[in-house]
Amino acid sequence: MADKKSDDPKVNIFWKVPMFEFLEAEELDRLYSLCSTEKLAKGEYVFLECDAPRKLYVVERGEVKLLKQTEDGREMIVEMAYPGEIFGEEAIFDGEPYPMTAQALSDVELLSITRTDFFSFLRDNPDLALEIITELGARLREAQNTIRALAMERVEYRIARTLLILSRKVGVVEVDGVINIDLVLTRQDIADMAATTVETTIRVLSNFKKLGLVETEKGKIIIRNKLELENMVSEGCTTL
Amino acid sequence: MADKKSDDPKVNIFWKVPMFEFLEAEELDRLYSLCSTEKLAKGEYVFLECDAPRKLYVVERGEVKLLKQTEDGREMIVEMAYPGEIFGEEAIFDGEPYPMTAQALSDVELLSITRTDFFSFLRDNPDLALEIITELGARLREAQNTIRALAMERVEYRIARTLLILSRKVGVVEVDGVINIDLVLTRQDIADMAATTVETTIRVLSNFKKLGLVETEKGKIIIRNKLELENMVSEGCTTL
DNA sequence: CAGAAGACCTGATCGAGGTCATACCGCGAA
DNA sequence: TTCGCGGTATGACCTCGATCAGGTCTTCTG
Repeated sequence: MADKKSDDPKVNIFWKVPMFEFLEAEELDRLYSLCSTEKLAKGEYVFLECDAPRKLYVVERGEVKLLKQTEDGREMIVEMAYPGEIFGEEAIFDGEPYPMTAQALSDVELLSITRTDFFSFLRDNPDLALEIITELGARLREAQNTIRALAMERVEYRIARTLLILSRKVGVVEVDGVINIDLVLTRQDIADMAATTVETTIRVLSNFKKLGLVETEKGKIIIRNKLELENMVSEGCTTL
Repeated sequence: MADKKSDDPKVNIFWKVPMFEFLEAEELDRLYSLCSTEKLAKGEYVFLECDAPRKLYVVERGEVKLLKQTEDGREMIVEMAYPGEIFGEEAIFDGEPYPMTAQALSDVELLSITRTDFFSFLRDNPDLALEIITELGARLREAQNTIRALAMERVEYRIARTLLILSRKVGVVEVDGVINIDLVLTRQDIADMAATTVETTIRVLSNFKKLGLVETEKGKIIIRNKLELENMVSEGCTTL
């Protein structure tokens, strides 16, 4: 694959996007030329729910949380986006307003591409379209798993599931098999992901700690016993 | 559009599939030639959760419910598919096992196409791929709305939302503005869609009846005051 | 027609988890 | 060094909706 490497080092972020993996260097270059770079500080908003669809984003550095809110201020994190992941695609693909708010969880660098540019690129790269269909199928599947979890599983299960999703996405496996979630998350963030409250999250997490399933250290969470957590969730046939 | 009409009357079902709307007659014919027809009686299963992905389905007649189950037998209807709608696409598009079970809610006729046939057709019709991306974006959006509803809204809201989704999908508007949900659904079905129990559904529905929002007649539900129901749900910016 | 099975309905009870109040700790700013 | 603030922690209480335990009404079948 080294032969595909672009001259421009900034294009390299695209390598981490599974969706773009198979594109040739010249295609990546062209795609990159259509993009602009955006830097946001922690807490800033990329877009708000109901905004008109403008751009598709790729996370280059940092983390972005995608959330929905109620009038009374409660929020729920629908998804998290990490380097190499895209977000804002629902709005770009179907042309309706963004279905949720995107907020920088840390200082972030983003690549963005407009709807029209992306679609014209897509027309020239039909294989990319198939790739996107696969990706969207996978996201739909995960969303449906979330629906099932919310509808039928108890909080501990949902929190266990949240931890496992985090470990899969940003987990660093240490020598002794434990998984380090390399990200400073508050209990509130985890609560918002698992659709519960801080208090409950704290209680469940300290319970998990007592059972030796997890550990916390300086705000970071360490998963000690992934297998046991997985037993709790057992998402139908999928491995999660 | 009449010029596109195929000689084969059976192809006509494809007209009702938004995704296929813009295909030319010869393309529709070719697509139809790749399909086989399946008839199932009420209650039969099209596929089960965890089955290997075989086919993509289009509903020709009848209704299909897509559900997820727990070990203890409770089920949750993730989606309903009506004539002109496709289902089973997550598995076909990403190649993983079906994420849920599909069961005929009435006697049904289905058109089915294998994964390989569909993908080869897709390669020859790149515009269809864009269409599918749009559709998947919309589904993802709806799934996320469901997630929000489950995470943050009370049962009445979820039931109201369920009624509105049904009215949008299978509702027949009568002269006096009331909407007839032209489908025999049990309270259990509605409960499974709103992720609650029969008892609660019954209580909420009789409450809605008292408030003059809905009416029931021979198992069918009539929506008397759509506006008031919509006020309850107010799904962010979307019209639902 | 009797009887059974399934859908619909209602009241009583219970429990998971949300809410509220309070307290502690670490840290940066004044 | 003290103040304030944000995150963490824990106990007391309460509410929503699930669960259980009865009904009735309708439809289907022998």
